[in-house]
Amino acid sequence: MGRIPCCEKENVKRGQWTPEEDNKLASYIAQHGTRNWRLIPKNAGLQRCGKSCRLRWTNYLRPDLKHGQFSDAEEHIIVKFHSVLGNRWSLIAAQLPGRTDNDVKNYWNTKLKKKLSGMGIDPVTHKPFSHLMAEITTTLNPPQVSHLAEAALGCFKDEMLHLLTKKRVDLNQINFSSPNLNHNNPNNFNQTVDNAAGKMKLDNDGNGIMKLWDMGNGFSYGSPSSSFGNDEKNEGSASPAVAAWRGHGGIRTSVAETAAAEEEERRKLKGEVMEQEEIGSEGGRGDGMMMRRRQHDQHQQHAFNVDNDLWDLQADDLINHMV
DNA sequence: AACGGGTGCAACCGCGAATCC
DNA sequence: GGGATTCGCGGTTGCACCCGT
Repeated sequence: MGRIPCCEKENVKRGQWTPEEDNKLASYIAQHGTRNWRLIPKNAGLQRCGKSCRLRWTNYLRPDLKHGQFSDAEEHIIVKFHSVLGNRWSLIAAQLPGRTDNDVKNYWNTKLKKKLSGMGIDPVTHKPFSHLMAEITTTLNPPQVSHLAEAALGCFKDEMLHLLTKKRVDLNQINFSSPNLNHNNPNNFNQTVDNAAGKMKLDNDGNGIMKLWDMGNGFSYGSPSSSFGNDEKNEGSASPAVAAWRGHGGIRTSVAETAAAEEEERRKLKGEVMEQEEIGSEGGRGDGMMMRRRQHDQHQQHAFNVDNDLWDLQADDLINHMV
């Protein structure tokens, strides 16, 4: 026996909502609240299923929602939290007042993923592609290494060329301050990738692992001139978290901190979020789920946050303590 | 002007888990 | 205790719009 559908498919309208439907739903919820989503469409005179109503309300009609462009600071928060939490969109959205998980997810999938790729950062692991290449060389044996690394680097190079030719990446916004890694000139970029490939080969010979962030090139997501860290134009509309973030100096402009300090910070951030989950679930229906989530995450967390601490958001910045 | 491909967003789907009865 | 119901989440899809040719 299959799962019971959330509603009868017949006599249920689907697709775009009309302004009339929006009005009906909004006015009904304003009067009666959101107690039983299954009954809401019936009582509100809507030919929609309850689930559709709930989505419409939570993702679009809720009065506290913010519509429009994400600010640079919001971008920063999304990337930072994604590096720690992965695709936990609801948790990430909880840190951004007025944004829904759907908003954040869409923004990530359509903009931020490409932006990170364009900066040479793997959006899944939040590590520079070069670092991933280095990991390949240390975990595989020749001749697998050279073939795989070349193939992967080729993909990266192709992607970059594609991005550059499509002009989807503004290289002027990316600050690679090392004279050896000047990407501000697109003509240099192939050379840079080739240089990286050359370094990979050196690494393969046992001369140490290249990391973009400890080559002394000042690489970081958040350098002042990068598109992520520069939020001056959003000064007026900063959320409390953003204000707090600004208050303690914002994003790191170099990567001078030791690996141990970074690890400690990352643990703090992750721990704080987990703590919020526990607080939020106290006495509620979500505690068992969160426990399981955590167990699941403990198995998966290394996929997101080993050596990826390029952002600097303090635990105090967490603004939603009831996730 | 017409067409085709790319992009972004709203909405849908399926699942797991909590709660209800 | 267990089946039915409800809710919330993350992944995916559909479609309107934009832009280049």
